[in-house]
Amino acid sequence: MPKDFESSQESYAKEVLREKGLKSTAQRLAVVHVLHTSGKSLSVSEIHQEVKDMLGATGLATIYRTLEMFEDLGIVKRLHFPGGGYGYTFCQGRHVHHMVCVDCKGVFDFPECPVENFDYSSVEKQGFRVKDHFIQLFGQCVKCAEAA
Amino acid sequence: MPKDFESSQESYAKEVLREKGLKSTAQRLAVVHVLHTSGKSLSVSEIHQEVKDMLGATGLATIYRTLEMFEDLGIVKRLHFPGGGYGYTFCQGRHVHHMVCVDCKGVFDFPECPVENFDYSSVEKQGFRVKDHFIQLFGQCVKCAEAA
DNA sequence: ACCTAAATGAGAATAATTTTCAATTGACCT
DNA sequence: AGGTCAATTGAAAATTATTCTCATTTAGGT
Repeated sequence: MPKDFESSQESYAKEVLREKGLKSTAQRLAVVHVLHTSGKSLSVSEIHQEVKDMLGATGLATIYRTLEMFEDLGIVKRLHFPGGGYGYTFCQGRHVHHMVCVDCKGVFDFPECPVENFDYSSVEKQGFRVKDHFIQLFGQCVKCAEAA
Repeated sequence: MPKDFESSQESYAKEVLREKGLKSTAQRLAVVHVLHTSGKSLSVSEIHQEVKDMLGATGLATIYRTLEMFEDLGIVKRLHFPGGGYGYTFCQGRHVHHMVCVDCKGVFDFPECPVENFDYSSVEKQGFRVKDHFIQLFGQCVKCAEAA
């Protein structure tokens, strides 16, 4: 019988790490766990705190290093908030956009891409070649709307 | 005859400030000037440097305070770059999106809104009420494409 | 079980941002 | 044009965020 149950999100991260010759450390897997179970965007220090709750003493630098690496690998995505400040959310390498509740910072996936079929001719006329895009929707989730 | 010529961007900022009972100081107008003439997104310290070039000694805190205020007033917009880091661009209260050249950080306006007529029903089904959005396109401008 | 490169932790170092407060200045009112 | 006063500024200190260094630990292949 299996010795240990792991989420598909953790397996996914392990696989990506292995492909790149990087190690699946307890700290890295804890970051994945914390992010994918939280349902909301977490700041670096929130992630640090939760990883410490799981593993005990953990260096903050490790959290920074892990998040930067995960962002490059497409495992997590960095979201920015209107007032300034940012947080991370798990995205598992998919091209997803997110709705962020401005009250609770809850993150909701938004898999259809609003600009997928958009006609860029007006900007391409200026010679600009579009290569990527960043989209975030802001609003209020049900819970926060009811609480208000 | 007019003693002093000012851009429509500066008049606009003055007007917004006056409406809110805020003062049009030399520092604030210099920030507007620097941003709207630069054609690209500028970091806080770049803005600080250019304002110092115009006015002489200027506190960095003033630049931070001004940019935060201008962002709230919709006079400027904060753009975020893929690697982390951000910059400001002038937007004169309009709802515009921007294309950012990842090489030179040049900013190009993009007045049509790609999500204007987008069907949010899939996210609204989850109870999420969309109130605002943030869109940025990344790519390469003509100059940088030719230089490459 | 060993080996080795990769990763970590702890703290120092650096960078970014905010706060404090006395001095200055812009806008309004004669 | 000058006076008044709240808003704003500059400078430095304080705080917060991020990166770096390096000795120690650890994952993953043999």
